[in-house]
Amino acid sequence: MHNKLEMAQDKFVESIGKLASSFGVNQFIAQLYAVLYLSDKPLSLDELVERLKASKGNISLNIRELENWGAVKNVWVKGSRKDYYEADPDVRKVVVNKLRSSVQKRMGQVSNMIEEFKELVGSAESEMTAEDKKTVKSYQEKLKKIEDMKNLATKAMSLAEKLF
Amino acid sequence: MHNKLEMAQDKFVESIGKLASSFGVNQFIAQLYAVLYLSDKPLSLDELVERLKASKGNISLNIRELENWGAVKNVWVKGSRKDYYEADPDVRKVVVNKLRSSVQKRMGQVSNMIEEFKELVGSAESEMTAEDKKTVKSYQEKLKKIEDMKNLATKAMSLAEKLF
DNA sequence: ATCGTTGTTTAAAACGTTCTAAACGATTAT
DNA sequence: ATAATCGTTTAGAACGTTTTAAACAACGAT
Repeated sequence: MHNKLEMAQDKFVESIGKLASSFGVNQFIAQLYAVLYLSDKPLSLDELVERLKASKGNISLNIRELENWGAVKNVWVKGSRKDYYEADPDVRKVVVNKLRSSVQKRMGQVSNMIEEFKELVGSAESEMTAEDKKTVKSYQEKLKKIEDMKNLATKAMSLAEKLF
Repeated sequence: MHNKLEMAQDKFVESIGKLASSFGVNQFIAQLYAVLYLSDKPLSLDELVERLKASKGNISLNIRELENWGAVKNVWVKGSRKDYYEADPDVRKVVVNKLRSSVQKRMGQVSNMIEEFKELVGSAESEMTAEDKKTVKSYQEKLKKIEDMKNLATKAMSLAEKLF
């Protein structure tokens, strides 16, 4: 391959990695996807080892993660008994899917936290001083705001899905 | 303070930390904000050391980061020469601000990458084989998609700001 | 002037995460 | 059957990030 093309590709892969990383997504996984995305043909594990200069184990592990995300699939190449991998060409879909599942998961955790919080302060109400009760009131108001935000985030997410 | 209230508070703080962390935001900074957010009065560095069981230096460093984000401000407490800190009570604003600046920064980096990419493949065009030229064409199409996504993300961000 | 209080800086330690190398198991070719 | 080819697993190494402890600087009180 032409040298400058390879440089351009590397820039792309590097940049996608950094972008993902800054949003809490594993840098290497993103790079792996980027390489497959740019490639005009499916790549084998060996080829990925070569292009990314990473260990077989590392690639194997993270390719499976990408498969779980639905971002990459295993394709059959006639005449070879190697596994070949192909990126889903619809980047938007991949990103939105990941974003949605991530947001859903986190919002679920926020819900749990809110429940636990309510239980804890509720169960203690009887043994409280007046001062404590004031604190509880203030906590509840603040928690309500968080809950509102959670609902808004969920709504925004489904809006985004239609928009994208 | 009542024991169960403290437990509830800790649950909250822990949860906010995890939430932030999973979106690439420093866990401790988020926890720091959470403690200040729940508090009905400004807290001093010493009090934060006590509540979070962390070192003075750590708190000092990360409080300044929160100040930079505009999420926390230094307030004067009559009769004390300590610094006291107060969380901006508008969580939405804080979150959206952070999100916006983060997205802006990253989208800027994507723009830079796209420019570099274009330059590299452009400058090499003359010395290319037919095969290379085909590759370039495919790269350019894929890059175009990324660019579209970048623009959409930027637009979505400003939409979100109005929505929130 | 000296001491005590307060916040900041920094070098090194601690920590969690990611990566690798090597062993392994499974499968196919000879 | 044996050897070669592949992908997976895993224990430990490597790495970057975060945290700490201690020294420090700034400031006010005595």
